[in-house]
Amino acid sequence: MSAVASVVTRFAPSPTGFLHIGGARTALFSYLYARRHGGRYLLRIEDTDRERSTDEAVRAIFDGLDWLGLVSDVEPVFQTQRFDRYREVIEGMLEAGTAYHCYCTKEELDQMRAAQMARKEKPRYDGRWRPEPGKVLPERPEGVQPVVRFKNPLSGEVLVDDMIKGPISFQNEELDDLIIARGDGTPTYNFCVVVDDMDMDITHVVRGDDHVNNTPRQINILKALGAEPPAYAHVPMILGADGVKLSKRHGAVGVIEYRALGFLPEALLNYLVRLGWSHGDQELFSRQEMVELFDISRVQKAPARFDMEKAVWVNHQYLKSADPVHVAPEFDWHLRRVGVDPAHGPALAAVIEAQRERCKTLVEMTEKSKFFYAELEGYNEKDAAKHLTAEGGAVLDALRERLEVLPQWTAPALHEAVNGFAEGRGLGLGKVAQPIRVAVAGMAISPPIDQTLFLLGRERTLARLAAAVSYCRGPGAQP
RNA sequence: GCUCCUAUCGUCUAGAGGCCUAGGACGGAGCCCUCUCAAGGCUUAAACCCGGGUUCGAAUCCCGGUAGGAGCGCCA
Repeated sequence: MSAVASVVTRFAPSPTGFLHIGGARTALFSYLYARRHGGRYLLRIEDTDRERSTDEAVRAIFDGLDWLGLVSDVEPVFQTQRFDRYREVIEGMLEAGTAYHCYCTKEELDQMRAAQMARKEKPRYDGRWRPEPGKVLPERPEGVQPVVRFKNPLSGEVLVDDMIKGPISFQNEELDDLIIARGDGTPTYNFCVVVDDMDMDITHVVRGDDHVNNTPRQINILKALGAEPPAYAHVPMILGADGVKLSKRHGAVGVIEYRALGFLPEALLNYLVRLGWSHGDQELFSRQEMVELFDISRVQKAPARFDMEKAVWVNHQYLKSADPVHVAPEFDWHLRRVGVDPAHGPALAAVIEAQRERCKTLVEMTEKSKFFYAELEGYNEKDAAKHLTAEGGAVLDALRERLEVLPQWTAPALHEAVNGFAEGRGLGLGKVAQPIRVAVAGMAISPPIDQTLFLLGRERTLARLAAAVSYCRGPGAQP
């Protein structure tokens, strides 16, 4: 094998909720970086907080990742299954003197913090239990389960050469001795991350930039463990349209919600990859192109706002160019979601092809295509008032007779019939097509009329025309 | 408060000292096309946070301000 260490990245969510849109982008960047360099992309579930972690959240995260196609190259790692390993490392550090017991109570620490804040200092542990040569430690209090703290270097600096942000330096004096094991012996986040990244041979850590301040601490622990720190890439977060941190009140923040909103997974990925990253003027990238062109050093340093309008535009581009057969299962999912069974009616791919230029999302497509598969729930009021008039009824009646005897139910034949009919009556096509639309689709919006009727089929078309004719004659008719 | 980070049209971005009269995309406005809705075509408005340097020359480099963000837990 080559002596050059191959790239290994990881995405490490904590299962306290669904997969966030920002998390999805981090996962995508992590995945792309690995693929771009022929490396591996791994998944790690950071569930050490048993209070807040749930199986449901784990499932939600897997669902989101599955939908986006960002699945781990190997079996995901769960931190809760590695407690023995963490304990072992902590024991080792205690023995080596790179960690020590601290008997401060939570109350004591709270007081310490409060006093420091009052003095306008950065709150931090004062090192009262930190062993030093010649130093006399306080007397061990009764009944206090000690925590384990990492013995952070007191001086010098830690330089993080971030792949996105560039060099960032931290003074060790600013860092305090963080807790790596709680009173009950369970390890804490910053410690688990370090041990896992080390054990998993992670070469490149791609994560949200809310972690930059954790990085020097992690590097120090890694060094204390004799491990080579990985390279870091801190990706800025995604903001809501108002420039404020994305939250529920901005609408959809969970990846899976975008499925319900009618997005195609590859479209969402495309939008996400362009959010904070670019390759010249190119807007659309296939998965293959993303992998080939993605350059993490070109990721923007500043946070970006999520723009639903543009995301929808990207989705529309995908809807328009994707293979309809590939889109069909998602479309099926949406139709069933609103209680429409697409089994009886035109092929989904054919409807997708007919509708896609007028539908930016699958939700929109579903709304505008239900009439192909389900009975009309009534006419759109405005459209009916405008087109299903007495006059419109007469047109529909005559047309229905003509279509009834049409020998071949094909789009060209229908085109011929409808156009010929309009011409014969000296009417503009609009005068004929619009009433037909409302009659068969329930609204004045549909694909070109010949395609619409062809897809709908002879039986349904004739029945709906007949129903519309009687509607026009009924009490709802206009004079 | 302290530490760290950031700053180009409304939004996403191009821009590596002269190619910038600052380009593209979304969104906006207008026109064309049209059986509806769209799609498409064309046109158009719209930005270098501020102030100092460095330089013949700065959106680009440096410093300072301002504004925004993140972190400062026995949370992750």
